[in-house]
Amino acid sequence: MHNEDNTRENAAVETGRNFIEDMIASDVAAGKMRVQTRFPPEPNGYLHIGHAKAICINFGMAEKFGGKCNLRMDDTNPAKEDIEYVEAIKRNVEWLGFRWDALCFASDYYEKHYESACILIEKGLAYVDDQSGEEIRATRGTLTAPGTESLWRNRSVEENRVLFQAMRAGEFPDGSKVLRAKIDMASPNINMRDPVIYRVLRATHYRSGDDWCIYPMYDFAHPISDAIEGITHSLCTLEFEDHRPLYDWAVENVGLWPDPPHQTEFARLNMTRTIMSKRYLKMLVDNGSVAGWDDPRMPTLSGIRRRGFPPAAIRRFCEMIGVAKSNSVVDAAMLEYCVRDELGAKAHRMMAVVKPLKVTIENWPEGVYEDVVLENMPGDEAAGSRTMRFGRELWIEADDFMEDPPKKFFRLRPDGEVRLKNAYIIKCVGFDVDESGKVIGVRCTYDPDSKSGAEVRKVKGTLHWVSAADAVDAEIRLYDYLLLPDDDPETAGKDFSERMNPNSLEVVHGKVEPALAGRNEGESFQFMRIGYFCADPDGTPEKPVFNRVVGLKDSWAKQK
RNA sequence: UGGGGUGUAGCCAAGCGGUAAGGCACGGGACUUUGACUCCCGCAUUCGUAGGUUCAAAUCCUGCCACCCCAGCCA
Repeated sequence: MHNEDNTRENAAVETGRNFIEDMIASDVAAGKMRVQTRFPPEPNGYLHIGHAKAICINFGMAEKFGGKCNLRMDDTNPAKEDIEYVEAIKRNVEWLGFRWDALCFASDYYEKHYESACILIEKGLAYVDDQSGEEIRATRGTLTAPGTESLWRNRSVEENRVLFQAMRAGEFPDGSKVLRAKIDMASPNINMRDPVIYRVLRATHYRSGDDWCIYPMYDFAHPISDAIEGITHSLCTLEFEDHRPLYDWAVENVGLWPDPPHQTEFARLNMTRTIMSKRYLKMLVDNGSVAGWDDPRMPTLSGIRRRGFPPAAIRRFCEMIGVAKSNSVVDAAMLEYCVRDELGAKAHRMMAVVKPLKVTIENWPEGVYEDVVLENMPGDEAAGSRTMRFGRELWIEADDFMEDPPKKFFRLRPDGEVRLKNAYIIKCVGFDVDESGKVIGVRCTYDPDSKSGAEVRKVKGTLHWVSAADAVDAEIRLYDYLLLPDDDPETAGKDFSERMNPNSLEVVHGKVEPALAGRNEGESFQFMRIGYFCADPDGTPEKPVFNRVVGLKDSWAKQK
């Protein structure tokens, strides 16, 4: 019996792996003494949930193998980068719960990049090209036709040395010269057709200022930076697969590192109804479609955090989706599951009414109140409790009353009974409508013997409620996805800009129990049966604001 | 039409020659003072496709098909 259980458990542990973990494990088994990874974003925008996958993989692998992981800013393009993004990235990584061993900047390696390029020149493996950008493009060839060699390809080492120094010294205008790796203009891999590795660019870098007027390209800076940091496993996304031969070429030919890094690629994260492109996200911010990078609708880590997704849920999600090489689109329901699961165990249960409907208890005297105890976590006394006054006038959810309900409606109906959570069973004895026929109030009586905890008859439905005397007005923001459903025949396959969901935000004015007033930003609660909500920093103690994190499963809603 | 990748259920994803893990979603049931949670049960005779090798193929071989990435002085 015990043996069997153990065997099954061990088997489960064995299968919890992915190909990258297997690879590192076998590297370690083969004698590699060190595991060093890095997460290398360019600080040109905010990180999103897709980056969380890369963060979890890079930091996670280091953690699993007792190795180290650096946070490196891949800042080799001064035109796009900013310190604002650096700070946001640091906050996001910390928020996810990871600690970097070193905070690095590609810009700190500029001198070493330069020296590495000089080595290539001395070896006759790099040359200064005088062609214009257009000429370079035109002579690169096409997918099917080889490129043609530049007239400047066979300059002498001396000439290249002098010219490259002059480039650095600022003797040439932007775009007039580049340094190219001398590889093979006929290579079937376009990345190997003498790629540009340095360009002249006069832009003030957010860190190095105007120290440099030449900047290394990603294809050169990245492998060299990895090698400088002693990275053992350079884990990146699939689109860099074609660049790997160049990566290896650079490290090998500069030749300074006996134990060079190796690149391994995995599929980037895509998710249904979600935009996963810095370019589009930046567009949404710039054109005012959202309030900013941290708008709770945004899939950015800052947005997700503000929405109320707990970092542990993101980490769990990244575990759950696995690591592989096939392009895939993960169902956002999986993320929501992780969020619900995490919050279900941690978020206090609170009463709030999103769309209020007045209930009057006709056999309860006016001006009389009774304290009702509400547990923070039913079944867990240690989590504490608070009270709210039960009185003659209460608010319930407008959707919880139906004048003429279908068969399986368990909530309030004319002549029907329900329990008010933690309070009494009430019976509907009438309701009032306005001129348009809309229900504006429900009249009930309560059963004095049915106080919560009492052994009386069971009723099918239990409603959440807020007493009119204690209710605090709150602004409640109900968020939906930024994009229309993927299977919408109207917009399927279209560009993001044509798939924007016009109803991604609904603001309603609800009533919440007093314990919810003045809550701290970031705290999440379960509003009974409605969903999880997070206190937003926009709120005040008098008028709190809550963002819906995710809804609860609702089998009744599904029936309808 | 060049090169590099990938195809296992509605969606992720294990599997690496011995007879299709797991999760999400979905359906059914139990429980319930949240129609939540939890707990049971069900959910691929078949692995893009057509052949071949083998006692045995998702796994090996061959052909074909589909999808993704690459022609920035972006990363």
